[in-house]
Formats: sequence, C-alpha cells, structure tokens
Amino acid sequence: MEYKGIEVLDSITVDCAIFGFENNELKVLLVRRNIEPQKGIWALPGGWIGVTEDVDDAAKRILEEATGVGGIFMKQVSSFGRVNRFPDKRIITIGYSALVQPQDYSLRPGQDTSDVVWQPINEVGQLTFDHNEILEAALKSLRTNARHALIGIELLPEKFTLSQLQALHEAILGVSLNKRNFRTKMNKLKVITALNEWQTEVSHRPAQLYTFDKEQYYKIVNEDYEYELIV
Amino acid sequence: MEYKGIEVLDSITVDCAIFGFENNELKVLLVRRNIEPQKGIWALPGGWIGVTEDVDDAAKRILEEATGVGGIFMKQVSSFGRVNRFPDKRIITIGYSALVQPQDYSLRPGQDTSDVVWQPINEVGQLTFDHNEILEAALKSLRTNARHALIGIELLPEKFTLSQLQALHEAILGVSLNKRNFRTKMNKLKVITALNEWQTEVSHRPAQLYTFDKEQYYKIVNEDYEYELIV
DNA sequence: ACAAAAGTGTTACTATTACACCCATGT
DNA sequence: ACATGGGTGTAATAGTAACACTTTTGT
Repeated sequence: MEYKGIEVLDSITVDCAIFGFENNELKVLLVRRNIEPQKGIWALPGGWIGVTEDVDDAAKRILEEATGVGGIFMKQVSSFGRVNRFPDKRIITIGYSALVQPQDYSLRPGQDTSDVVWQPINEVGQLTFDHNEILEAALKSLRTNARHALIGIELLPEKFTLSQLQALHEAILGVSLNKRNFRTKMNKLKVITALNEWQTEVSHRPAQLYTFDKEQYYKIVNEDYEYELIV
Repeated sequence: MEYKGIEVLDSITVDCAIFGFENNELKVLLVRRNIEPQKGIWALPGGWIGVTEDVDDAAKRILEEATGVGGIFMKQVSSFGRVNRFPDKRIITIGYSALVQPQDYSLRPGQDTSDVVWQPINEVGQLTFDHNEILEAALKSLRTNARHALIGIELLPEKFTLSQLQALHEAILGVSLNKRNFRTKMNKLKVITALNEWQTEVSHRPAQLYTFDKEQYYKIVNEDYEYELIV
C-alpha cells in the first residue's frame, strides 16, 4: 500500500500515547482526525509503518510528525489485534508510549489532523476506535514504573522541587502520598541530588531544588527489577 | 495472502513461547522448521493470523496446532518489528507466552514442522530469526511474575509440595532461595492451602501436600500490582 | 502576626534475611 | 544408626506507615 508516496504495510499501524506533566496535571497528547473514518473524533496520534522502516522508528517518526520534535525514546506498550477494532478493514495496531515536557514542544496538526492538544488525563473523553484501551494500557505501564520511583526524569525540568516530584507521582498514580515518607523513600533510592539552590519569588518558605542522579536513575531503570527477588 | 485455504494477513505472524516444568527443570516448547526459509532450524511455534481472527485467538490456535490441546490462556509479550528480522520479506511478529504442564500434552509435529520437543531452558541453542530474543522477552515477563509469587498454578499439578513450588521458583529465577524464608513468604501471601495429605513412598520424611487458593491467587494476579504503591 | 508551603523527629509496626536446629521416613 | 529431605524457632536488620511538629518566606 502506498501513503504519501511511501510504500507502507497495509494492515498494521502504530498509535502513540504521549504523556506530559504541566500545571501539576498529567496530560496526554490527542489529535482530532481530519480524515475518514471517524473524521472529527479525537484520537491518539498514529500512522502507517514503512516497508523499510523498523516499527520503533515508525513510532518516533509519528511522534515527530505530531509534535515537531524528534529523538524521543518510544517504549512499546502492547499490540491490539481484535478483528473489529478498526471499521471496514482489518488493521492491527502497536501501541507506543513516551514521556515529554509539554513546554519543549510547539504543537501543530499533522496532515491528517485538524487539532493537537495536551488533554488532562482526567478529561479524556471517548476516543476513536480502541484508543481508550490503548491509552489505559500505556497508563498502566506508566503507573508500574512510578510505583518503583522510576519516573520523572523525562517529565520534569532539569531542576525541580520535591513537592513537584511528589505531585507528579500523585498525578500518575491518582492517589495522595505522605510527604514525610515520600521524601524518605526518594532519599533512600538515591535517584535525586540536592542542589545548593532554592526556589525564588514564592510567598512561602522556598523549596530546595534537586536534580536526578542520572547514573543511578538509569542504573535502576535498566536493572528493571531483575534482581528484586522474593525471599 | 492465502495459507491452507484460509485468508491470512501477509506481513504479521504470531510466535509462542510455551513454558513447562518437568523434572524440576523449566522447559520451552520448540519445533524444527520443515519449510524454507531456515528449514531444519529450531524455532518457537508460530503461524499466520487469519483475516477474520483476533490475534489472541490466532495465538491459541497455533499453540493447539503444535501441542494438540487448546483452551490455554495466552498472554501477549511484545511485538518484534525490525525490518530485517525475517529474510526476504517484511514480517512483523507478535510474541505470546503460556504456561502448561508437559505431562498433559502429547506432542506431535504440525504441518510445517518435523519435530516438537520440550527443551530445557538452559539448553536452548541458536533459534531461527529473532526467536532467541522473543524467548528472552517471554522469560523476563515470567520472572517478573515469579518475583511476586504469582507463578505455579499452571505449571504444577493440583497437589504439590512446598519443595516442588520452591524448585519451580528457583528454576524460573535461576537462583537458589532460602527454604525457611520461602515458606514464610508463601504462607503470608495466602496463595496456598495446606491439605491434610502427605507424600507417600519417599525415603525421607514425607512432605505435606498443598493446593493453590485459586480465589486468592487470581485476585492477586488481577490486581497486577495495581495497589502496590510507593510510600 | 498570619498564611502557606517546606521540611524534620519519632515511633509503632511489618517484612526481610540469615542461621541453627529438630522431625519423620526408608534402608 | 544414619542419610535424606521436610519442617520450625528466633533474632537482627531494614523498610513502611502514620502523625506531630518546626522552619522560612511573603503579605
């Protein structure tokens, strides 16, 4: 099958759940379809896979087309293969997920979309096809990571306060956490480093700024719980 | 594309990593390819997806064709989409995984395979295409479950001893565990129930038999760590 | 002085880890 | 009697959870 002059696979697509954190809210990138079927309905950004393109690369390209920025690490979530998930035609889709900082991106609709927005995760309505299901799977994987305190490096600015980090975890997990214990845990994990800098221009005691200890952070991410044995 | 008289998708396949536990060893089901390309090379059982068949159902059917028994729950592991993973043709595959008891199955080669064997996990050599990678991903997911003590109900007989259960965990995780602590943990999780029955005809103190508390077992499985929060 | 958010002390409880030891059976 | 695996007691340490309190800023 050909699409925009490129030979693509005709029964597989990629759909992306791109998460951002802004104003202490977890948001997801949605586009409004400007083509049939389901024209006008909100959807996760998605697209076809080139015949000579790795699926991981297709996911990156599709994100880039939707947001204007590339080089983001896309993680595969799962594939979705029910017969009737897409009307008229049999299409299997592979769901991908990524975490970014909305302020780094200037959104512009792609060729087949009329709008692009950062939608608060609690205000996502009915999406097209099985995209709500894909989004749920991506969220679940995000939560699994957050429970192990391995989230934030992509979603927060270089310097951040512990309250911001806690708000992020609360937004992702959808629960409220105990301040004292959250801090104890973060310190114990050694994934953050205190800077000799403080917030300014706030009408209360300024919070100390922190950065992620990238070495320790990625060390834990790559271990991937491999050594977390029972007993 | 047509295969054995059925219309199938032509650039997607399913490959299955089927695990079994026998003689205190973790094993995986391998088939020897009897068609080109890579005829004669060992592989995970796999096949095409019917145009009117859910991908999950395709996985079940393929397992059934390889082992002669159906109705097993197949869990999706991941998809594999590198351009050159399959020679000559662009094919993306979706990896599935299942756990069974080898003694329940009588193996017979399918139409495109010359042999089917239960291969000990430590004696798996070079497989065809990227099947070693698919197997690794399936194993990793299996280990993640085992670390949370959520393994065994599919791999052990109805009644089993705690030593068998421990041997299973050790085989999957590839480590040795402390007997005392293993038992304490299993009891605490309440996923097993002691029976009023003991081993017979062993030349040492007979072990007490246990069953899984299915309700508690599946309750934990379905929670899927959803409530295991940090802090 | 007060509001607001940052940040710390402490305690009770639960889980993990590591050893040492006892028990019941067949030979 | 002893070899073999089954099975338990216990104590030190580490992690979790809950709550109360102090600190520093702007208004």
